[in-house]
Amino acid sequence: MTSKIQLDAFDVKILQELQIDGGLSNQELAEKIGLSASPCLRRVKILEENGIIEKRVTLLDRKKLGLDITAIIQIGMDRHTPKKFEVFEAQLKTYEEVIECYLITGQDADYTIKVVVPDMEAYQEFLLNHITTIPGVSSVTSSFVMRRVVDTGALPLKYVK
Amino acid sequence: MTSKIQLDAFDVKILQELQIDGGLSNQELAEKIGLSASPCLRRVKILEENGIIEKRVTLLDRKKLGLDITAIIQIGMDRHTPKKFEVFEAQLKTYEEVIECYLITGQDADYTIKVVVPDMEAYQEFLLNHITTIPGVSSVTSSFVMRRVVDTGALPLKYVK
DNA sequence: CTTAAATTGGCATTTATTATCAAATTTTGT
DNA sequence: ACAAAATTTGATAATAAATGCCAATTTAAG
Repeated sequence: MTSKIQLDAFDVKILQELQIDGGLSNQELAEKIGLSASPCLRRVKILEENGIIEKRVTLLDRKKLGLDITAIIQIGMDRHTPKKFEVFEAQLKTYEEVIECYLITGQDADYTIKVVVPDMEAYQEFLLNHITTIPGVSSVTSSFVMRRVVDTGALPLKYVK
Repeated sequence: MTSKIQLDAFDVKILQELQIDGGLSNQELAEKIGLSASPCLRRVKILEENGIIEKRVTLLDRKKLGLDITAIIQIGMDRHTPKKFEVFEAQLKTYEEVIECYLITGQDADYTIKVVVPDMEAYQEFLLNHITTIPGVSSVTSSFVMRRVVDTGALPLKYVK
């Protein structure tokens, strides 16, 4: 990692727009930020090349897909050795139901994971047959999402200078 | 809400691909799923119209933008009245730093929120001047993300039939 | 204030998206 | 199991967008 990438007001505007709506065409984007199509596209390409734009994804409606349960699970490990963590993480990555997994600081838990399943039966199945069977897992505490108040992953670009 | 939307194997393939890479052109997508361009595009349009495809977003690199701190905060409320929750949620939605906020079931916390800021100074500032000043907030517990092991929001489509 | 470097906007070209429709496939009813 | 009806496909053509090029403008440097 070398020098910081310098962004001007146009770049930030581009990121702001694309972060909210990744489906914008280059022409629409250009109009929104106040540039013509060619320099706008050039900038987007550069932002992709230097990795500031990481990837584009499509968000789906969980309810309409019958995925009615979102759970947040706190997981504690019995021994804090690199090997234990490595095994745990490798195993977790193989589960499609796990849409997030963070190693965190803090009191009781070592990991917070977010799991999506269609119903409680599937949840129980997943917990008993997958999570609790990973060696090293010593505590598991489930919470369930009742309402998603905010769920944009949109970063606060006001801090970017 | 009426009948369940019926998806066939092509639809699920489309969702699977777009969920991983929302930047695919229609032609690339068509090739991947094994259809020609026109029916592929028609299917995508239908999936957008009926809301199964919710939106497209662009993910940015936090590190490269200087947003080095991701915090997960558990928040408890003093009174569990609809009004208190309403006020809290309305206030939270105004903070750019809050990229997620869930109302959850469970023991100590009522909300789990995810916050992104550049550094600890900004974090402290945010916590003291924004979170703790919202009326009704009675407990606040912070964890910090040390490693993002998994962070695709990709839903488990294996359950979709 | 002059010169050099970088960035823009318009245009031409290539490529992709989108509408149309006949052919093929699947579904339905008997 | 078969024929008719309804969908869905793939090819083509027309429209629109992305991309490369370059002269003109803007910005930065001396």
